[in-house]
Amino acid sequence: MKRFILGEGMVATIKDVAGLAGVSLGTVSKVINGDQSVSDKRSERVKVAIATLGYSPNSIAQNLRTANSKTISVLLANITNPFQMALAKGIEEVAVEHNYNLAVSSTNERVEKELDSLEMFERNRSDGIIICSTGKTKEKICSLIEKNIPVVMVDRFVPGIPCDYVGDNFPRAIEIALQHLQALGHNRIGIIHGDMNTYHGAYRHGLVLKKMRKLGLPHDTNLHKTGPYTYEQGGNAFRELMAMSVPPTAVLAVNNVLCAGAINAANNSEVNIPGDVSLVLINENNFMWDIVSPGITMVTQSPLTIGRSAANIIFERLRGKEKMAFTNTLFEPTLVVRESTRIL
Amino acid sequence: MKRFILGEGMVATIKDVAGLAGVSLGTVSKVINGDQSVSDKRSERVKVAIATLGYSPNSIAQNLRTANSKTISVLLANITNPFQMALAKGIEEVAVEHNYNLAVSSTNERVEKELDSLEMFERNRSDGIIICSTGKTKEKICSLIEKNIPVVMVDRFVPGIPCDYVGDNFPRAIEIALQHLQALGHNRIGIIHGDMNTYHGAYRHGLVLKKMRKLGLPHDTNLHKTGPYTYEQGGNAFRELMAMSVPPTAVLAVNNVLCAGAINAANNSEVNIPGDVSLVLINENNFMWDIVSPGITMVTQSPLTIGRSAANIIFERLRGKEKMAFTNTLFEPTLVVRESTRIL
DNA sequence: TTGTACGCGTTATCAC
DNA sequence: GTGATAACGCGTACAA
Repeated sequence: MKRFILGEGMVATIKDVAGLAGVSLGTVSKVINGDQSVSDKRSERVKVAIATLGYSPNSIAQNLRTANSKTISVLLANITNPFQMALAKGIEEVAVEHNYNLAVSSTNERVEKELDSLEMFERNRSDGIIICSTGKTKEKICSLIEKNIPVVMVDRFVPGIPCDYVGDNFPRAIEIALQHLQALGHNRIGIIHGDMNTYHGAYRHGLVLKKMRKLGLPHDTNLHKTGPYTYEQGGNAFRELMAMSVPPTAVLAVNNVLCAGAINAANNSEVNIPGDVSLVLINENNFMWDIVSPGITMVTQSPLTIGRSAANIIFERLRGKEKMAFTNTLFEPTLVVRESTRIL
Repeated sequence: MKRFILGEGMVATIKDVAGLAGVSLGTVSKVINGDQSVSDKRSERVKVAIATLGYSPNSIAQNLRTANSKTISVLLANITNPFQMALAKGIEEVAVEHNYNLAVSSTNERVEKELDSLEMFERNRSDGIIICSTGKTKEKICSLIEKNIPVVMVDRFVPGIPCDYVGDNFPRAIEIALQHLQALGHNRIGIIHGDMNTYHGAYRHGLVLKKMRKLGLPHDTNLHKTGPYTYEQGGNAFRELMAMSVPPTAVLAVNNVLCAGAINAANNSEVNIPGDVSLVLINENNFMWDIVSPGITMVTQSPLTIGRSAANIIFERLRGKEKMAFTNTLFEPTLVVRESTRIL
């Protein structure tokens, strides 16, 4: 059925422009894709037809034909967290450079949600996948990798997955934080950990214990508070710590939201930071931390850079089919001293 | 070419599972889509084949066939802004409910970028598009609408576009903020506006002027500072205001980033909030504002709710083909008084 | 209940 | 330089 006039709500196809321009289908395809082997005259006719029809190439058909989706998908823990947003931002920047689409999902730390999203990404034939994982979908991730989908894990390291990883040097960040406190004379350090139900929560928990041992810091189980990555939990943990018969003289928070909760708890109590207790945070140093009071000493992370780096790796793998060895990129943390930590 | 064994890196198609299961292509398709008219025996065989092959339906092909993409696309101004991310979060929540994908792009207030993204969305055959626009791509947006793509504009109102809109009652928010200050005795109110190069920046600027007139507040052009939506600009504007021979006694910031810049400028100067000047912010009241000091009085916005609502509208339009009238959903702002405003 | 065949909108390989 | 034509992977009438 030839149609030179489009019906209501009909969307033009390549056939329509071919018909209108009076050329063949292949010719239209060529001018769309900038193939030089089309005479100027015909090329012009095609362009006019495209314009008058308001034709827009159907990526879906293109993708089916060319067997790629021109989209890279990213699975975050929680879009709403500034750290995670920065990750997404970095990824988006380079995706755009390559004229790629960006698909975003978030897990909210739920394994089923993560599985669903990963399966969605697979069905969509995402050209690349960037994952900030709960750490409990190893099988699924490995199966994606086996299908030759470039996967880059970010922020949270999960062992046993054969793929690229980009993140902060978190062990080093912990060390810097603890050393800073130790140098100020603090020995009794409370830790506001993350969620032990996530792999990386447990992993970082172990990391802290290790570093504390290494630095010769005394160990007291009660000084380690764990729980979900929520504002409320941050407050609860802080209150519990300060309610101890012998409270810590310093506290380390491993995450922005937890730390915010702790600060709020302090502000709403008699506890003064840093008068009664010092506080250190490991997180991205974005401008919001300039205006919280007291100014929080932090060991900085680099989510924006991580995002960019991860995306770049995806595109490298997409370009060069040659199997390069899996990379492990770690960005070095920096200590930013503000008012929340002081000498004991 | 029949192949019952997949080559390295090959990905199974519906044909492969049909071959392995010894059934026809159509049968496989049916079990995938949950069609009941398949005998249990064959259905089982197919499922086994799917499992052993690790088959995953190709959404691209499905989408081509069914003429929908199962993705809704969202165009934000800046992924990094918490307000905007809350929008995305709300949208994502309902997209997930419907088993839809979410594609995200950001303009960074650049018109060309917005056009590119919108064209990408069109080529992708996005089932629905949610836009927080610079306001300068009206033609493009209208052309999308003419092609029967459900479009919802969020946050920033742009007149003359026949589509649904969801946002805050910003005029009312301005009024609440100004009335609050006026009630405290403030007449000389400085305004830190947004970017006059964006449509909504100019729009809101006009809105403020109108409300000030309505409330009988004196008009002084020098009290209105405009510029890009950046932290630096917020600081600059604040400093300029406070450097006036007769500085304002109160300041209204129309955006979180600008406000943060202003607070930082104050903290780094002799100017005390609220001692020397009161400060009000119009924005989402997320937890970070609990811990900035001084506590900032704000008129709240509801980006999360806006996002959810916008997405729901998209799906309504997707379901019911019947042309319902375009909706205009406004969420009412609330005044949250903190320490940054005080009686003159 | 099951299988066949066609078409979705493209790209790519051919002959011409 | 140009135009048929066969795929790409799938859904779905239709026939069997």
